This record gives sequence, C-alpha cells and structure tokens, in this order.
Amino acid sequence: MARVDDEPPPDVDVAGRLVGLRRMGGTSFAHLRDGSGEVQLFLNRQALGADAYRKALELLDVGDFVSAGGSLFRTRSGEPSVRVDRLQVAAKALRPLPAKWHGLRDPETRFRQRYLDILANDEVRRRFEARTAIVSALRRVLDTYGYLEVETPTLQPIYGGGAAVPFVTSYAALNRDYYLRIADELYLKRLLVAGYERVYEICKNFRNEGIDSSHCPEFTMLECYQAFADLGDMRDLAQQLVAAAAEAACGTTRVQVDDHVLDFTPPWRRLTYRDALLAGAGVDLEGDGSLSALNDAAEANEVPVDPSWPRAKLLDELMKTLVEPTLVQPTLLERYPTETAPLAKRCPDDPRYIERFEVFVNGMEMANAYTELNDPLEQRARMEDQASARHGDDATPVDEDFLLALEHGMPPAGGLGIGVDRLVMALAGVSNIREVILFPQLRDRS
RNA sequence: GGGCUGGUAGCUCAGUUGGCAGAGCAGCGGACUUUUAAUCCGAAGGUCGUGGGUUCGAGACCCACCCGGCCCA
Repeated sequence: MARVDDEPPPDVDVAGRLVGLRRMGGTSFAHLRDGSGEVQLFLNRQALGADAYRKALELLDVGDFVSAGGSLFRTRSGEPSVRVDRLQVAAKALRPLPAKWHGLRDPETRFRQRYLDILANDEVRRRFEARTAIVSALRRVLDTYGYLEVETPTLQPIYGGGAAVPFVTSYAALNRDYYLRIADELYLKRLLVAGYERVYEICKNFRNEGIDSSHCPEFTMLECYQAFADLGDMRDLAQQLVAAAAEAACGTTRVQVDDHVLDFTPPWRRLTYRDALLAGAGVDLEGDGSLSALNDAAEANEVPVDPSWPRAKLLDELMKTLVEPTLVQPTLLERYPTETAPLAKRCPDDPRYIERFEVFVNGMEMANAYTELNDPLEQRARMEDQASARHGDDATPVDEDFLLALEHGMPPAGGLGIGVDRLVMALAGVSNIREVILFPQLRDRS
C-alpha cells in the first residue's frame, strides 16, 4: 500500500464526497470524505492543465462525489494530499449540503430528512452505528448460548402476547382482516411446543397508540424463550445481554449520561413489586390491598384514576406515576400481582403473585420476563378472564390456535423481552425515542 | 386532549415601542499558485408556516388553522 512519504511519491486514486473546496487562483484545495476518513486534494493549474483546471472549478460543488488521482505528497503545512492530474465527477449534487459550520439543528428537518442529519451531525451518525453494534451484541450473546434465531409472522390473524391496540390491515388473498403483530410471544411459544429449546426473534412490533418521547407505534423488540429455564436464568440472561450491549456501544458497563452514570454492571438492584408499591403509594398488597384501598391511595397521592378501572389497570397507574419514575439505575422489579400478566406462571409459594420481573432504567420500562405459563387449562382460564374483563379497545382476544398448541404440551420455560429502542436510548443518553429510530414518522406537511 | 414554546434567505439565527426585511455561512461574479471555517471586492437572494382580522401602516398585535419541540394527562 502506498504511503505518503514513500520515494518516489506514489501515484494514488481516491474517491469520495467533496466536503470542502477552497479556490485560491492557480491552486485550489478540496477535501474528499468517505467512510474511512478524509483526504485533501491539491488542484493545480499546471498539474491538471489549464483547461481541465478551469473546467473542474466551474463544475465542482460541495456535495459532489468525485474520483481523482495523482501523486501523494505533503503540503507545506504537512497535510498528506493528492496532487491531482486526473479528476472525474462521479455524481452531481444539485442541492447544497447543510452548512458545514452550523450544521443541521432544526429537529423537524433532522427527522424528515434523516440522511442530512446523519451526514451533517457526527454524533447522530455514531449513535446509529452504536445501535447496530448493540443489536449485534444481543445476537452474539444469544447465538453463543445456542439460541435459534427465527422469523415469525408480522401479519397475524389474531393479535396477542400483550395488551395494545393493533394496526388492522386487509389480507386480500385470504379475504379477511389481519393485524400487524403487537408481539411475537405466542408464535415463539409454539416453537417451544415444536421442540426448539432456545429461540429468539428481533423484530418490529406495532401498537396503534400514542407517540411520545418513549413510545413509537413501530418499535423493535427482542424476545427470547428458553425451555427448562426459570426466572433466575432469565434474570442472569437479561443482565448479560444488557451488559454486553453496553460494552459494545460504550466500551464499558458504567455509562456516563449527562451529569450521572448509569451502572449496568451486574448484579442490578432487585425490588419486589409489593415493597415498591408500599414505598411509593403507601399501600401494602398484603395488608388491605382491596380495590377501594387502591383507589384511596390514588386519591391520597393525587393520581387521577377512574373508579370503573379494574384492579390491574389501577395498579399499573399507581406504579407508573409513583414508582417507575424513581427507578433510574437499572432495577429488577419482581414478583408482580397475578392479574398484571395472563401469560406468566404463578409463584409456587403464593398464587397471588406471578414469577415475573421487569427492568427499569431512567424511569422507563426496558425489559419484561416471566416464567411462562404452560398449563393449557389455566392459560385458557386466564385468557378468558382477561378477554371478559375487557377495558377499552386494548382487550386481548382469546387465541384458540395458541391454546391448541399448548394442549400438545409446552415445556416449562423462561421468556424475556427487551425493548431495543429503549435500550439504545439508555446507552446513547438520549431522552426521545425518535433519536434512535432512523426514520420516525411525522405528520404530513399539508 | 391540555399548558408552554418555536416556524423569517439553501443552513444557523437577529429583527427594539407596530414605521423601508437583516447578519454570518453557503450559492453567484471577480482577485488570488501551499490553503485548513482561507482571505479580499462585488452583486444577488424573502409567500416572514397558512388564512382571516385590527391599523394610515403588521414579521411583530388579535382569531382560527397547519407542522414541530418540551412538559403534563
């Protein structure tokens, strides 16, 4: 490979995007950038020929893709440069790049024309590279443990695995409505029935609900299931996955974000749901945990609630308002009340609780795990309970096909879901989910 | 859905009490043969988000709407 101080000066060819052009009469300087860095072009009337030199300067604009060749040397200031004797425009830019000095700041333009954002803002470019590194790290850990990566339907005849409003679409060949998945859980569990013992999928889920700084209707989820694993195994796995992601993105598990450090080094803090609710709302689920006691606690803490809400919704609202915002460092919230999730196995020592944890970081839910319910009879009863207690339009319909699969025998298993966008947010130190999604959707500019 | 806040040249932003629409950079023309955000000279560049209203006069004030951002629900 040619080096800049070789003798005689090596002849090289370079190509890239023109990012700077300084015309100084008989000599001009240009910078070409590609994925590996920048190189300076030394354009000289004599080296290039008077006619070619004049034409080149007439034609060139910052933003063009250019290829050039010539001898490699150092300028008087020591910068390695190509003394160009041949030059071609490989692609012409008709519109100017965002200003080199002030860059592109308008958030609307940054989101609508993300290619300009990435082009102009190094930090943004690096953030999306980090996102890819994070997803690769998650795959690497799971692959190392022998998990099988699979693909399950995005278009589903019945939606399940969560509580959310689905996007509805029309499936012409089958002549019926289909749903974009809100989760892939019920398909991955069918694969446990099939005999695969470790499966995972990283995919887009779709929830036809609000957009805010931590919710995007189209988001990325990792779900993985392991036969014969218990919740402790899932706890270890969750911490390993996130720690590996932090190492991949930041080179450390202690991530500096603004003025504080998020410490993802395992083991993380553990907290039971009961203790958290007691500390946050002053209600003891094992004292008077009745509906009226919960409503009283909401009122005492000025949490707006609706008396018609079922217990699960009320609990969720209390936790969201009074507990979750306090969970800044990675925290495992454990031992959830049974009604909070219909797909989780009950604690063997106390059927009021399920074997579930969620991970919170920066006050935001980032992961969710259960010991999976694999008893087809109890699963049917719990799903029917949930369907009959429907509240609003996010009630989950009973999936008979899934229950049929369970009736053929699903091994005991642990399952874990990680919100990939939110993981990236935490590791990148940004507070808006749009900052980690390449092309977030915005309203039409009508 | 509510509150706050923003939308002015390609980009980043000023615009005072309601009185001629501004700057820097980019772009255009010119000078300049080792520059580094080159420098210097010159000219140009506007649906002030949209539509109404008040006024002799509106970028600014009032009303409605559109598109963002932050916070709350």
